[in-house]
Amino acid sequence: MKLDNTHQLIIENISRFIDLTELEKQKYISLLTEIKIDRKTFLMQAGDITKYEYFITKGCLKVYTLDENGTPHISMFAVEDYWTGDMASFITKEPSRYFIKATEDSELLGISRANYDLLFQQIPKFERFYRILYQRSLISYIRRANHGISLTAEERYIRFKKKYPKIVNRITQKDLAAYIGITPEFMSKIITKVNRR
Amino acid sequence: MKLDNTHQLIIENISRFIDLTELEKQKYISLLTEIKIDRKTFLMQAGDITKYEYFITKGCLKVYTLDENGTPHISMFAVEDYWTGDMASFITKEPSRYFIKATEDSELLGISRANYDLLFQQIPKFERFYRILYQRSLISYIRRANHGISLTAEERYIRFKKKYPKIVNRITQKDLAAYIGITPEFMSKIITKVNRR
DNA sequence: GAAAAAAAATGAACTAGTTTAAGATTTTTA
DNA sequence: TAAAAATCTTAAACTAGTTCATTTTTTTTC
Repeated sequence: MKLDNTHQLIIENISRFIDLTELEKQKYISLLTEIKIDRKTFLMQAGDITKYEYFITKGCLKVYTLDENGTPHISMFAVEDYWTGDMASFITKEPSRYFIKATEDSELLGISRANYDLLFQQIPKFERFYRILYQRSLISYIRRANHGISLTAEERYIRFKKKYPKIVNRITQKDLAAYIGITPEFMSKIITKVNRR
Repeated sequence: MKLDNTHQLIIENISRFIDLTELEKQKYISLLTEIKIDRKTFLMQAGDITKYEYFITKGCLKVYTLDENGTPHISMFAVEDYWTGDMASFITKEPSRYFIKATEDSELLGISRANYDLLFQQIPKFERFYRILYQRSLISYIRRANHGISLTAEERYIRFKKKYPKIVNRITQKDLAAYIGITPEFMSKIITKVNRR
């Protein structure tokens, strides 16, 4: 049986780390939920108990918290071929502190908590997939945590641009500022300064 | 067969997430290397290719990088019952950018890369253990990354003290500053200010 | 247990990043 | 396609955190 493009992408993503039989692929796909979401609408909001972990097949979303002043702090931008969600809430089933909002019309595949647990029972190989996926995410978050406390805002901007050249062009400067951890005004100054060179 | 205290601790740590038979415990323990290290000595240095992932059974270590000015930035403090190492170098087999130094005489159990790979072949259940371990680490690093860019140094200090009350008393103010991401001078000011209240 | 070394405290001058405010430009919506 | 809304730019005054220099206190070493 031939896979459609949407499922093709997620299967390729998984096949980078583990090998699946045709049967396992079908079984896995049957556990997924297809989700379409318009630009500027929420996939989830703070206070929700996270129902899904998501894989993005099309579009772009931002994952963020609001602090006590109402200032947003963006944790990640998720585009095609990325996984996202709020793992803490997904695992503990406690209310999330995160918002996830589409910055473009987007299409996602979601796996519910019940199906996630089922997946490990039915295809234990997925423990390995997630072990490797989380391991790699961990490496990049450890780096991000270190950069946040050791680099200047300008250095963080330059690295972001180098690491995610395609994402820079898809997001507003304001959102970039909320990711870098500075005000939009200072972001504007940095960009002017860096591009002047 | 009765386990000694050292192995007892690591088996209890693992048993929080997966169940092991006596045979599996013995098998696992046979893959570990016991390491003792004196205060102020290095477990590894930048440029090394990381040989092991470590579990601490006694003592305290700091994991840090040095920036181009020679300023240290501490990524984590590892004490009893913690796992540490440089995952990026361990996985990619590329030279590490981290130093790991004991701040107290310490005892560790190390698993080599070869044995780590062997472990998954011989006891596939360990994929699940590491999946859960990494998942939990990921949750706390995502939080740390967000705090680094959204909280003031004083707020980060207060949270560290609340989250790790035992560790605060085992480390120098200078090392705490390198973890929080500020100068020792400013750390001193914050502590004076917070304790005055 | 004295001397040396490291850590901590304090203060003054500085800089990276914030705040507030107002105008210019771009994007969205009807 | 015009009006409204959002984003971006610029600038002046401000604050969190740095730097550098000196002294005091604590820890380490012999």
